[in-house]
Amino acid sequence: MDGSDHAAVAPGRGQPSLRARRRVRDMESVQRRAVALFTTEGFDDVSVERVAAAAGVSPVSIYRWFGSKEALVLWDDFDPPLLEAIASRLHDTGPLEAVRRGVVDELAHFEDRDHDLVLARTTLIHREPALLAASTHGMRALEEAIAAVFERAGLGQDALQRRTWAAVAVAALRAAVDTWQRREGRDALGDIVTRAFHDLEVVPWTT
Amino acid sequence: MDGSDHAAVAPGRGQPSLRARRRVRDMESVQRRAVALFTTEGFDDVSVERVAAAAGVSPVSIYRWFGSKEALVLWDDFDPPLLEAIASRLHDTGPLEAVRRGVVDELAHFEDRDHDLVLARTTLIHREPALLAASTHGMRALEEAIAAVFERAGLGQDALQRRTWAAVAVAALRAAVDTWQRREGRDALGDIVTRAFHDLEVVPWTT
DNA sequence: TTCAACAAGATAGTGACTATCTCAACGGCG
DNA sequence: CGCCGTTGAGATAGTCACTATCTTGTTGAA
Repeated sequence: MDGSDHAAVAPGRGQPSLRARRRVRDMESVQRRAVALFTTEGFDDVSVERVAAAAGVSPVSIYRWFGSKEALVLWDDFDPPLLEAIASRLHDTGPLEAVRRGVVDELAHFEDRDHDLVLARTTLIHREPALLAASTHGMRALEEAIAAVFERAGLGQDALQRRTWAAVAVAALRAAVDTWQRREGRDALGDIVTRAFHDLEVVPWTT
Repeated sequence: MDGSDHAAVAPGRGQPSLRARRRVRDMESVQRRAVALFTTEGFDDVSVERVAAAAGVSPVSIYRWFGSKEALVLWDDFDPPLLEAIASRLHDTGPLEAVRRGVVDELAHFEDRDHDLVLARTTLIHREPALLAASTHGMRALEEAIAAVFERAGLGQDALQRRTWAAVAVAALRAAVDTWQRREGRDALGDIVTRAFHDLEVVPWTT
């Protein structure tokens, strides 16, 4: 649900270079090892050095690639496609509905690609305070990116209004993910997101 | 805008003990020194050891009192009175309006008590990534506390709805504080909060 | 005055993260 | 096919946030 940007994704243009592709594969492999270790032994009780040894890379490489211990779990490629999906829907729907549909669709793709890893990472993030804190920070970045998408689409009267809309959308997304996590995935995440966005519309404003 | 709980506030009952009162005074003094140092030299370039030396306490005491380097800046007593203010308004207003009024009132008290320090802390938080991350985490805690207040008041159909409401309210608050900070306090914070909450009501849902 | 907490200081760690250097691999050139 | 410049990985050593443990001094009650 987060996504440290970093480069490593689009070096040239049309296609990522061979080197970049291999590095992404390596990073995914390291992430799998890390998530497995953190899940069984706890985030604080497994040092980066141990992850590096288990994954067969040097600790320095982990920091070069991920930037932090938390990013070992948080790193993914969710935000960029989500932002594109939102932007492409802003022409024929309202901003909040565009976010909702974009989230639901991208979430489906994302879960399809590697369902178990997504679940393991999400569970871990909600179990470990350090990861929760870092992921919350990632949500703020997503919020700003969404506000920027709104601005590029010419929506909203001023920065405050765009920020508020974006913040509300991300808040609904986060409430949905939290609830999904607490129920241990009994319901489909997409459905919960839709319900959360629906709850936004029936907020009782009555003074 | 955050507030690591810790004890140190209510040891007995009716009145905080003499020891506790003095410790709060000491903490405020240390916080002032820390904020001043971080503001002039940067958060990352001032070690806790230097703060401790400047404040005339041991580094270990700082960790015992505040728990982390970030909490040196984030620590305050904003959340508990805010939660009480919200709870007391839930009987005669809707949940979101209760939060808005509670925030506006408590913010006024808070700024009154020590306006310069509040401004310095807020500026610092928005300038330093590490502090922004930590404060965002504090917002999540506030969100959960507000959802709990809603629940105690018997509001909402389920946990998701209460969480969504709380998340929306905190999102508006955060968008307002961010905007206030970016304008360097040219407008009154309370007014911006009111505008942000108003923006919530006119979100364009149109599919 | 004495004793039982409890809080603060001192000391010695652990581990996340960084700066710097060195070395190996790759890709374009003749 | 071999040469070289660029890039990226490993090794080393250091800084600093944070913690566990022990000791000491201060407070508040008997």
